[in-house]
Amino acid sequence: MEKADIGYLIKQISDAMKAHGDRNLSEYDLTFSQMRVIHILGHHEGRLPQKKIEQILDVAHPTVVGLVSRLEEKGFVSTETDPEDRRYKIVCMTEKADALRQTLEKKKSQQQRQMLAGMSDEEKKQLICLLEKVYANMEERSER
Amino acid sequence: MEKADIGYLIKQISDAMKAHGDRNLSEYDLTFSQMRVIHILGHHEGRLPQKKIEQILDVAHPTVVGLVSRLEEKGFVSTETDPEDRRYKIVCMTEKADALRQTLEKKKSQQQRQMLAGMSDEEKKQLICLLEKVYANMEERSER
DNA sequence: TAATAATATGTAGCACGCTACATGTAGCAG
DNA sequence: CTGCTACATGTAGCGTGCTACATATTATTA
Repeated sequence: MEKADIGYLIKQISDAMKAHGDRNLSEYDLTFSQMRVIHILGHHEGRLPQKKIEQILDVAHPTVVGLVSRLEEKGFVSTETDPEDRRYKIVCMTEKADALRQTLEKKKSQQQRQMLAGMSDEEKKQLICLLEKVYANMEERSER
Repeated sequence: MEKADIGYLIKQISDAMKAHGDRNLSEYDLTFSQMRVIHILGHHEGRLPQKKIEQILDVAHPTVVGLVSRLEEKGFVSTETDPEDRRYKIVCMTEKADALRQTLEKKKSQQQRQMLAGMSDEEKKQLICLLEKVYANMEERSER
């Protein structure tokens, strides 16, 4: 084993989380990232312009194009053009996605629980605090 | 901003790290992941069977096939068949890669330093410890 | 109003993860 | 030796991230 490198450690956790999530969601024909879109929509009355999703996910816009297309193909989402400003594409949760909301929330908190198993509340707080510092440090010289 | 979700936080740090690394290494025609292969080779006398790289990186074997192919195309690495066991493909650092070793190490520690800026040694230790716990928790039910 | 700039989305093409399947080599049982 | 198993590697194809470029719509400005 190489010496503990925080960067690779974080990457490995991130990869494992995605794998874990994908496996966990495969029975619903969803992926970890697609689930996140559904989750966000669920917290915004089920509709958001694609641009807003992009900002909340903090990913580049072509990534969102792909996520939304796949969700739409599978019927989890429908889209319409904003009549007020025809540049905006409004993404709307369908019944099919709405019906899964509770299940997905449960899966999500379940994964969170497993990830943090065996930690005191104090440690969890510490971890979040430290990760936020790291995130702030990474963002500094990035300015997308 | 949504409530702090450790999972997404980790993912965002991981993505930012990759982006940061890729940008930082683009002048050498290398990526974050490719650099990691060079780094590992550098710590093993410059030659390792592909299988070993796969285990150290902890990724699936087709991922390594891709990384090594691209490194070979760019001349950072050469490959030969192990005469003892013709199943093994030995990956060897070239002069070109060896010449970059010090520079890459510097870049690496520089990124590490930026990521952990403003933290006490105590906090760094805490962070590593907590992340290792999380990693162990994720690995539990995975068993690749 | 006509030209320009800004904004949201789309497309092309790449890197790098993955799974599933295919191939080549080695080792072992009969 | 033959056939089976194990193991390392390769290929195909997909999801999700990215950049760079293209298009459509709106806003601004000359």
